Amino acid sequence: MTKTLPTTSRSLPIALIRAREGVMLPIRDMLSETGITEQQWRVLRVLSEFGQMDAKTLADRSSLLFPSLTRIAATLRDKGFVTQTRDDKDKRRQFIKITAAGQKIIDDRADRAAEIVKGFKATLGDEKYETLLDLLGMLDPGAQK
Amino acid sequence: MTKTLPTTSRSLPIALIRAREGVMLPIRDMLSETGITEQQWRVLRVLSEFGQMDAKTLADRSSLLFPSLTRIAATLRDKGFVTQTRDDKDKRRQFIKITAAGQKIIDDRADRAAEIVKGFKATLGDEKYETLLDLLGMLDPGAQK
DNA sequence: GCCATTTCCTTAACATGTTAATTGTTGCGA
DNA sequence: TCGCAACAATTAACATGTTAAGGAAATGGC
Repeated sequence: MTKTLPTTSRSLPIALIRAREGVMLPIRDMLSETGITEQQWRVLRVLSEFGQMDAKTLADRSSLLFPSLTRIAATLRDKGFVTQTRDDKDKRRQFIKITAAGQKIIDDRADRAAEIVKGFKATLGDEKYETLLDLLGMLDPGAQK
Repeated sequence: MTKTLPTTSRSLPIALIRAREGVMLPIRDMLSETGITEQQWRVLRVLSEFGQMDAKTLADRSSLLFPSLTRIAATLRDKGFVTQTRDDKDKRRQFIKITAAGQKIIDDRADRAAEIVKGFKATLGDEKYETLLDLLGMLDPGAQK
């Protein structure tokens, strides 16, 4: 017998896109005044949380493909939010570090960002919110299930 | 007191990205041989499910922004997978319809696509799979919560 | 009928996603 | 040490995401 595709309304890829759309709306709204994008924000967040690291690690932790990171790092460098330095031991490698100006971008908006997160927790309820994160984690190819 | 941002590993936007990455991996793999992209596949899926419709409705149902749809429709038309016709009653409007060649793209891969879906249900378990879709639906800005 | 507004669609400009090719370095085994 | 595979990063090419502006057609109030 022939297998049937799920209706698009119950399609996992589409549901993921739409949910992401909903989640990003207030975040993009918050970022609009800064002139930085959602991905640039993510890179700064990771650098702020973990400190200086090489580009490959940064790409992984930011969930960005390497070519994207190359461009984003260049943009952030031009804006003065990160610095790039070559590793003397291994000249292929590059270290990226957040600057004070970059850190300020994060700090000035940490409260508002936390409020946005709080809003989503309120929408779903704390328990469902955690359940959702767990279920999403199971689909993450990087997190050995 | 100062609010704290969640660690990036428990960030909802990042979790959504990574989950989507995991879900799309086998799908992109399936589509690689067709020369059509994931979004083009989505448009064909919607047209196949609902039949001919105007561009605005198609964009909504495909979860695509209008400018993206304009380009994608042009690409699919050039490939012979859809036809575009103006509405005589309202010359602003445009109807888009899947062709036999376009339908064949879907039909030839429906089984494999269904297998992929089955794989994710198996990963999560049927119950958690449905729970996930419900939770994602709650974040969908288009679905009045 | 006239005009401002709205609606549907297109185009533009820039950033990112995605895959592949390329460059410069390192490390390793013959 | 030579040669080559592996690695880090960049660049290129094309498609999409996102916002804004623009054009053409319909609509509604007057």
